[in-house]
Order: sequence, then C-alpha cells, then structure tokens
Amino acid sequence: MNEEQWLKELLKFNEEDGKWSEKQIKILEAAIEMFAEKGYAATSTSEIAKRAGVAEGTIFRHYKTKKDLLLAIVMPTLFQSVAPFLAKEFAKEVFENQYEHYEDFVRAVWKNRYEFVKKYLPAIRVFWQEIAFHDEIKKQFETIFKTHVYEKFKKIIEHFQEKGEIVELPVESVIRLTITTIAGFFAARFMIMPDYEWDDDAEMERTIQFLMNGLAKK
Amino acid sequence: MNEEQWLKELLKFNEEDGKWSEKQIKILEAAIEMFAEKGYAATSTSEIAKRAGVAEGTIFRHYKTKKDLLLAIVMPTLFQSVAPFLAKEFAKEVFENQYEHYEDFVRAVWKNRYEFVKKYLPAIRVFWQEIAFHDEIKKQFETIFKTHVYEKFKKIIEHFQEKGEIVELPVESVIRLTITTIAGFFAARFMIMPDYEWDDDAEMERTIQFLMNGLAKK
Amino acid sequence: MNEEQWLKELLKFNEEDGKWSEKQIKILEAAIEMFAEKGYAATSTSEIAKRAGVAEGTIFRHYKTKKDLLLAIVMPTLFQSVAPFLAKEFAKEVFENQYEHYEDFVRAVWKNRYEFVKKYLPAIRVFWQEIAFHDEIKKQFETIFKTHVYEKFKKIIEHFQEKGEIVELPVESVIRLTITTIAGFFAARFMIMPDYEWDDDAEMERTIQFLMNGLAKK
Amino acid sequence: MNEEQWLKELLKFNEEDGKWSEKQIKILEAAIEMFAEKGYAATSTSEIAKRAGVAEGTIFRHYKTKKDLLLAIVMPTLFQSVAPFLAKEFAKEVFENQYEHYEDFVRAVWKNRYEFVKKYLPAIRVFWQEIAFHDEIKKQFETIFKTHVYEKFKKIIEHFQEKGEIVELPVESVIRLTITTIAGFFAARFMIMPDYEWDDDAEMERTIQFLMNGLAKK
DNA sequence: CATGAATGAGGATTCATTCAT
DNA sequence: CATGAATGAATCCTCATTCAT
Repeated sequence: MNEEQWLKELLKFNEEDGKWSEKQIKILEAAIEMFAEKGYAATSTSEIAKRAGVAEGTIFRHYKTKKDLLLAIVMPTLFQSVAPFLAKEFAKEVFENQYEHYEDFVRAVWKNRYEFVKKYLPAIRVFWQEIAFHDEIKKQFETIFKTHVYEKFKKIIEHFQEKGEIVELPVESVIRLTITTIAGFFAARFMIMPDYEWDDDAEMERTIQFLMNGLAKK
Repeated sequence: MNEEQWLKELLKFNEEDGKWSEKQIKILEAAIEMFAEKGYAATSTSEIAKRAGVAEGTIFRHYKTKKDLLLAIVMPTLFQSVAPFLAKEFAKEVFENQYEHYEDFVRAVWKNRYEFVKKYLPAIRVFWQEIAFHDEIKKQFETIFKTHVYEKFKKIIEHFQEKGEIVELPVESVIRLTITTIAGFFAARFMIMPDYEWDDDAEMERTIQFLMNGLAKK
Repeated sequence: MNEEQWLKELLKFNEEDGKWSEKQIKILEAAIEMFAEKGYAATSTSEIAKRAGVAEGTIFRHYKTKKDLLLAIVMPTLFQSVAPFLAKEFAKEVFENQYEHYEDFVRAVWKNRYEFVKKYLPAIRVFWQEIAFHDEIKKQFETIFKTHVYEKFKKIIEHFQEKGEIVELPVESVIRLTITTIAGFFAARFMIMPDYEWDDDAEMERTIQFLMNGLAKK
Repeated sequence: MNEEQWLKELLKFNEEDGKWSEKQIKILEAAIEMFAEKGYAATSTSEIAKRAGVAEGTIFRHYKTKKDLLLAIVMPTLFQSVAPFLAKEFAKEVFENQYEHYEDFVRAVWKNRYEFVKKYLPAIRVFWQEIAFHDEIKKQFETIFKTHVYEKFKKIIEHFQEKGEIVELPVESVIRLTITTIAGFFAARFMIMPDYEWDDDAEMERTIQFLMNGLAKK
C-alpha cells in the first residue's frame, strides 16, 4: 500500500472518498510527520507548506485554520483507533462464539491493532501527544470511548465472566487491566523504546500469557 | 506540606538547598502549571511572568532561555521519578530480605511512587508530554534508565526468579510487564481518567494480584 | 534621475535587473537614510518599516535578518565605490594613452568619483560608518582593494613613473598620497563640513595642483 | 606609563586630578575598548560592567546614563586631540620664530600628534566613530575647531604666506590640505590598514616632503 | 559607596492568516 | 484553485536604569 493510500484509508471516517485532492494529501502527510516530530504548537504552517511542496496559502484553502488541520489528522485517527468497536457486528461476533475464549478475542484485537499501529504510527503519536492540550479532542475521545468501546467491552467481559473464564473483578478493572497490558506493550514497543530489538511474536505470546494468567479465575 | 516546600524538595537533586529565591520558585510553579496545561511550546513567557507575578525580564534573569526553564522542571522530575533506584542501598535491601517476596517489593515501590505521583503530578505531566519533543530529555532519560533502573531491576528480578517465585521469562519482559502494569494504573488514574471515582486501595489490590498471578511460576 | 532609479543603479552589481519590487526599494531607501543618520545598531527595524511605509514583517520577507539588510546596502556600495577599477578596460585605457599625463588620469577619476559620491552619499556614509564594526565588510573591502584597486593603480603609477612624470617614491606611498588627497577632499566636503560653502571646481583645481606639485619629479 | 596613567592624563581636561576612583577608571577603560570594537549602540552596559569587573549598578553610580559614559570618553578625547591649539602660547611660539619654517611647524605637530594617536588610539576611534551619530559631539567639535584650531592655524598660515614660504591659496584650502595630508596618513596607518608593515619614519618623511612640495610657492 | 535583583519597554524575528493576482 | 507577498500581533529575549540591601 503506498503512502497516499493509507492516508485515504485513515481518512475514510471523515469524508466520502474521492474528495481528497493530491495537494490535500501532501499537506496532511507533511503535517502528520512534523506534528509527530516537533508537536503541533512548535510546527509552523510555513514549514508544513515547504515540506508538502505547496504554497502557504494553499494550506488555508483546504483547512480554514491550523487547528482544523490538526483535527483533520486527529479525529480520523481517533475513530480508526477504536474502529473494531465501532463496527456494528463486533460484539455480536463474540457472542456468536466467533471467539470461544477471552484469549481468542484478545489475540484478535491484538493482531488487528498491531497492524493498525504499525501503519498509522505517526498519526497515533500526534493523537496522543496533542490530546493533553486540546479539550475538543479529549471530549471527543471520552464520548467515543464511553459510548462505544466501554459499552461493548463490558458486554464481552461479562460474557466471559459468566462463562467462568475470567476472574470476577469489577468490569472496569478487567477492561483497564486488559487495555493497559496491551497498550503498555504498544507504548514500549513503538513509542518509548522503538529502537530496542523486539521479537514481536514472542513478546506478544508472553504478554498474552501474562494477561490470561493475571485474569484467570483461580 | 505547602506548595513551595514540595518544589524545593523536587529540586533537591539539581542544586544545593537555599539557592532558591522566592521569585524563582514562583516562576517555576507558574511554568509547571502552564506547561502541564497548554504544553511548553504553546505557553508564552509573558503568560508565565503574569501568573508568577513577576516581570517578564525576571524570568530570563533566573533562566537564560525558555528551554532552560523547561529543563529546570524536567530534569529534577526525571531524577526524582527514579529516585528509589538511584539510592545506593536500594537493591541491597532486597537481597538482605527486607522484601521477602516479589510482591512485597512491588508493594513498596507502588506506595512510594504513588505518593510521589500524587505530589508532583503536574511536573510529571510536563515531563511525559515534552519528552517526545526534546532529544536532550529523551537521551537523559535513556541513560538514567539503562544505568540505574534497568540494572538494579534486573538483579532483583533474577533474585526472585532464582528463588522460584516468578516465571522464567526474559528479565526484560518481566521488567516491562511489571512497569507497564504499575504505570498503566498511574496513567489511567492520574492522566487519562483523573475524574473517574477511583478506590485507590482496592484498585491497587486488584492490580497487584493481577500482576502476581500474571508473573507466578505455574 | 529619480530616487528609485539611482538605487536600482547602485544595486546593479548585486543581482540582475527587474528583481527589485517596489516595497523592497522602499525598505532599502528607508534603511539607508536611517542607518546613515543614526547608525545601524541604533536603528530599529520598526522605525525602518514605518519610514518605508510597510509592515515590519515585510522587511523580513525580503531580508532574512537586519544584518542582511545592511549588507544589501553596503556590498553594492563597496562594489560601485571602486567600479572604475573593476572595469576590464580601465588600466588599458591608461596605457593606450587615453590619459597622456597622470594629471589627466587623476582628473578623470576625480570627476567620475565626484558624481558617484554626490549621488550615493547616504549609502557611502553607511559603508564607512559600519565598516569599523563588521568584519565581513572589512574583509570584503580588503579583498576588493588588494585584487582590483591596488593592482591596477600600481601599474598606472609605474607607467607614469617610467615616463618620468612623477616622483620615484614607493608605489604604495604614491597610491596612498593620491587617494588620501582626493578622499580627503571628499571627506571634508561631504562628511565633515557639508554645510560650508564650497566652490567645488576651484577646490578641485587647487587640490589637483597640490597633488601634482607634491608628486612632481624634482 | 601604565594603563591607568594615560587615562588619567586623557581625562585631565574634564575634571580635577584625584577625583578618579579605581572603579571609575576600570569602567572607562572597559567602555573605551568595547565602544571602539563594537560601537556605542551595540555595546551593553552589562558587558562593560563584566569587562570592568564591577556590578552593573556601579556604572550608573558614576555616570548617570550610558550616554554620559560616552561623553566622558569622547569629550576629553576631543580636547586632547586639539590640545596643542588650546595652549595659550601655541601660536605665539610660531611667531617668535620657534619654528623657522612651515615645515618645522608641521614636523612638530606631526610628532606631537603621532605620539598622541598611538597612545589614545582606542579613544580616538570611539570619537570618530560616534561623532557621526551624536549631534552634541559634532557641535562641540565644530565650536572647538572654529574658535581654537582654525583661528590659530589661520594666523600661522598667513604668517608663512607673508614670509613667502607657502603658496598663496585661500587659507582654508591650505589648512584643509595640510590636515588632510597628515590625518590621511594617520587614518591609513592606524584605522584602515593597521596591519600593513609601516616604516613610520620613512613614510613621515615622504608625506612631509609631499606636503611641502605641494604647498611650495612656485 | 557597591551591589545585583528586578523591571518593563523595546528589540529582532516568526507566525497564522488574508487576498489580489 | 493555487500562489506567495503582505500583514501586524505575538514571541523570546535584551537592555538601560532603579533601588533595597
């Protein structure tokens, strides 16, 4: 998949296909790279224009303000980040025994999100770096998380708790521990120590074992 | 402990006591608050001056550049963050059976770091928000981590692995899983969902149980 | 010749024609006036902008730094100051008897430079005022002087010394005395006592007589 | 003569002896050096304080403003520059045949001023660099020049013209040519090409010969 | 007298944004 | 649609000067 392709895919959530001019894509690419590297506030629109190979004015033809440009990156990233949970059939799949065990479910999520993070890493960096500074993003994240991720996750957890597969902790704690364990790997792997020589498959195996043991019903 | 007190304590690692003038403290306090809230790049020195109740020029009398002001916050925070591991007697305590089980050790670290995070939260936010944008900070963090935290942690893990208490995974993985689990709680508790109603003791209990089960030798 | 015209002419040495926008010219004019009057260091870019009738930012769109603006004035002035000596045919003209006597040559230079100084006086003031403070300018001046002015001047002097027209002093001394005498007039006339009532033609006559007598072979 | 000594001598014109504290001298020395090197406007009082080894406030205890400090350098330098002409007996000496020929007079002035320039060069640089930017200095210079230098010089010239020793040009022109020739040497020797290897005695000889021939009655 | 912390106006420069071409 | 010159507010930082110690 070439560069432009992945961006278009990332952007699918925002607008209909076909609306993205070449220059617009170039601008987004440049902005993602620079925001990821230096942060939104420390990146100037003129730098973005230079890296994108367009005139400064062109940026503002496509994005009314610099903030709009940030949101055009961050919002699709947020949606794509939780995409599996946004799919209508997602929870259903679980109950219809597509995933016999919680471990199967976790493995499925892991693999799916691993591919996602690898592909969209710079945009994800931007998202997590900027969420602390922009209330709109934080609000949106909370809404999405509560109404989609949490709700569905809860049902899934309860399903496997009823099956007696996982420990009877409060659902919130199970969710948190699951996410923390998976996301902790991703953070270490891609953000904090990306240069360490990771054996991704082995580390996934260890981490999932750890998670399953941790949550196992004694 | 009043506001100035904790800052002086945080700064202990940087310089000798007594060198901190009242204005200098005021400036640091204001800078920490604002950097935590809006980010370093988006905070202007004039805002800091206003909030600190000093003239803008006064900032530059105490900190040669705005970047120096950031480092005066971030470096002590980095050192204090890993303070237990910097203490010479730290690892020794473990081997001399001050901590009979890995769980005792984890609980000790947890409590110690819990107090630390609660007290210095804004400075810690600044640290983690800015580490992504400033190579000096990242470099310093890596050095400290490798030479102090990792080395001592490793010995501790190996000690309990030899005692047959915890699983025979690679030390790196055990360290990562431990840190990820603890830090994951702190991140959720203080950064991502600080407004959720947490029962800190109960959640600590759950998390430590999870960690111990996850790492238990089967 | 109107104001803009002479500036464009002065600038010919720096870049190709046609590249000078109206605002750029306005900025240069304003800068020359103010630098001449108050000196480079004591003139603020906001004053220049005001006098030029442009926004302060516009200055920096055309000249990356204030120093660049100075050099955009000083370098062309340096080149134009020694322009006759830069022309390829210049020395040749002398040997091909365009100037039968040293006095003819001196008169030609005098008239040519008199027109130049009158036209470009403010820029020349800036040049001589700032050369003391900026090493780049001094270096450039020395290079130009040694490789162009001195070399050609030397041949001319030797030519007339061989013809037995002027005294057999070291060439360096003859050059210095000639320049000193001519430049001394210009300095007194235009820099030190511009308000005195000068009879330029008479004073030229006296000065050239003085110079010729001073250098005459006894 | 040590450093402080010459400064005190230079300052003699300004105030009575004994009033100059050590710090005051240090400040003046530092200011002269820095003003000569970077110019008045580009030199900060804090730099001067540092170089002088005193606190910033100390400068303002001795000189009410930075400008006062400049004038404390420039005014004595102006007076000392024309010191011979300020001496009451100066012109008289000429008429009483202390100087038989104009050449004797010129030689005497030359030697006297040569020593002066060598000793006070940095202060003289400051004077000539700043005179262009400060009207008070220019005014003072003009007054001194007209009332002392010019008046006495005029009588001397007329004296030697009457004796038939020098050409019957307008006195102003003779003065200008004399000064220009002497000052031209000093400018070249000390300001423009101080690094060239000068044979000062030989060059003086040549220059005075040139001057005498130039002014000789034909 | 000397100090140096404190000031706040002013410095050069950058920036997001606009708009005529 | 795209451009890039123009803007002027805002940025970080410096400076001459003051004043309590």
